[in-house]
Amino acid sequence: MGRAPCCEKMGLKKGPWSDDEDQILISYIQQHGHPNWRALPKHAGLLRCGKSCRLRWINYLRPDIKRGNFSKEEEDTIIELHKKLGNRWSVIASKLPGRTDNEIKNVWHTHLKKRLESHQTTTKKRRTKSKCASSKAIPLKGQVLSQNLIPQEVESEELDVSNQPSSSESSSITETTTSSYGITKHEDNSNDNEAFLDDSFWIETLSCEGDDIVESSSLTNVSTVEVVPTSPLTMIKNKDICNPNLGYDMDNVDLWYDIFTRIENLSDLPEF
DNA sequence: AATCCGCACAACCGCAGGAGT
DNA sequence: AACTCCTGCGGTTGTGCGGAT
Repeated sequence: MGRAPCCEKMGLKKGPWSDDEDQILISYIQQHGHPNWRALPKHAGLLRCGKSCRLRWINYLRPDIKRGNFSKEEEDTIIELHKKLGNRWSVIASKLPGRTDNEIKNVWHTHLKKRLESHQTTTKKRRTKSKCASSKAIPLKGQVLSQNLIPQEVESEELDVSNQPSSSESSSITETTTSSYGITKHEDNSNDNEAFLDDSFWIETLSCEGDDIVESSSLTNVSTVEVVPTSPLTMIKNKDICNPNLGYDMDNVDLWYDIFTRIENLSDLPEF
């Protein structure tokens, strides 16, 4: 399919954004939203391509972006989710309100991956060191090692997609973040189904693994993660999502969820 | 004090897929 | 059905900064 040319036109600026550009972008989006990223820079008077504007907004300028270091809980959550989902950063990001896929990806590559790798090597050393103790040293499926580190060897096999429906709160979390990219735009959450899936097998897998404090705390982190309202936008969103009067028929949701998951299980097993 | 090196993070690039015509 | 447009995603790169030498 024809791909839209991006940044090919001469005169489009690349590289780091200046404060002025940020301000222009912010004020434009606050006034007009971003119905069309491609046309946005032109209308806003920015010498950037739409893609660049979108990235800048989503990864940096959004009002509900949570800046700063990742907490221990967030890191654990990322590790756990990565173990189950692989490099699906956007899905992982949807579980961490205020965090972007780019940010999570960076954190993974700079911190967490190394943490896991270093742990793996130490584990392997231990395993080869004592043959007698090896059967005990090798972590069982789902068993959690010290220092909150999870062996990557069990990553793909453990992915259990034959899950049961999850609670409705999971989807709320997802929507909270995925739909938060726009100010005026209220997009349908096209990931709803996926979000259900992800949450459900997240919850189920963890509940199976839950004989460890760290694991269960990770579970708690995810399922009870609260969106800190950092902006009016976030507050509005939370209000919408959490409002019990919104009229969601949860039985119906579960029904449809069940149907979708069954279909998914039949035809679309994830590949890792 | 100067230089080097590694790390962290922002930004870019190319691809896939959905929506519209 | 075929095509274009647009968005979103994941991988990769570039750059600035801080610590080590």
